[in-house]
Amino acid sequence: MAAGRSVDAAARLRAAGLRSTGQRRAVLEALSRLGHATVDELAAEVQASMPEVSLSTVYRTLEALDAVGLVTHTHLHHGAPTYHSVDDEPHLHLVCQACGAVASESVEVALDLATAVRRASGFRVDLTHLALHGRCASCAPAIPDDPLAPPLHTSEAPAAGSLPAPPTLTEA
Amino acid sequence: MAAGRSVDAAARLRAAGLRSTGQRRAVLEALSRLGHATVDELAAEVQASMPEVSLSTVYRTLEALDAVGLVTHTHLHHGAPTYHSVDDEPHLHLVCQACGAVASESVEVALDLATAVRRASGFRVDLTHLALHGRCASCAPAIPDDPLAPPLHTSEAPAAGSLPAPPTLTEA
DNA sequence: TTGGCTGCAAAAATTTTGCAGTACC
DNA sequence: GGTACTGCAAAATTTTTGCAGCCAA
Repeated sequence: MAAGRSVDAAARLRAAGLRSTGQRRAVLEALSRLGHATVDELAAEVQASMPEVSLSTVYRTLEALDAVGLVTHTHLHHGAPTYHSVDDEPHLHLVCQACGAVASESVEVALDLATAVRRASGFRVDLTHLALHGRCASCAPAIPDDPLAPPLHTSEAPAAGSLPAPPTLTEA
Repeated sequence: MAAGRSVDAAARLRAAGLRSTGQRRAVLEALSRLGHATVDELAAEVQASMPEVSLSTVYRTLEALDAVGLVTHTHLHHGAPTYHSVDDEPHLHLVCQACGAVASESVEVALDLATAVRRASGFRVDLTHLALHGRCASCAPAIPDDPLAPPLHTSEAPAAGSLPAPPTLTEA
């Protein structure tokens, strides 16, 4: 499923003075199999076939792979960053703030934005894994489509007392 | 400084069955004074004048204010979400992955993107506090401006050994 | 060989919760 | 007066580190 535009991981690692180890390859494969995943998910996937791989190794591996550019990460949900395989088709994420669903969208839709920002301030946007927050079609109430419209969650405030934590589905 | 388009916080809270307390007002004021801040920064700012306000209160307050739409949050850096006052001029953030600097940009530059996404999938983007990651002008090396170009941090991999954690300036 | 990498376990940092008292409506 | 909110302290999580042995190159 994920054999997009392969990159020679080993070579890239070596070029940076790092090494290509079994664990690193395992993490890379797990990620490309999963498409995108959090540290936990990734650790679980790797440990399915290599139980001794420790969580700290996954953390350190991801950090290294990220530094070398073999993976990227975005912040889809609160605390935990979500990692992506560079080997994967570049895409951006649409994160629904209401139901938590994560959908993908072609990066092309944001090409103009990148250009505009570049022109306006010289900043170069990394679109490969941009995350857009908002409301998915099914959660969007019949409100005008003004993207600047204040908080989308205004009228359905919590009943009272404990504030309901928004559901947290993470499947794409 | 930050008396943009005011919102009646008390009213909005009450409308949701919540209450307007001194602590909540303090958090709101601190946030509007700071523009945007993490939980820690906010707690510090609040505690400067109200030392007894506990960190857990800040967490719970932010959660409540967010649910009611009086504040929003984005994920500028790794773990900690950054909160924003709705009272503030809407803007998006340009986060440099190299030096960590955070700059602001007018939301207008992304209006078309919102429309395109809306059209493509029915998803309504909340642009008010979008975060774009990439390279600021001073950190962008002389590379072609292809926003799809693989990882921007490819050739300057860590010397070896411990991977240098990117600096973490958070001033806008 | 050499020095980067890994596993294990402990330490640190970050968030969340339980409760009894307090304050807002 | 009823009930949401707060502070404090403890509990639960999530990440980071120290080290001795292991393994790519």
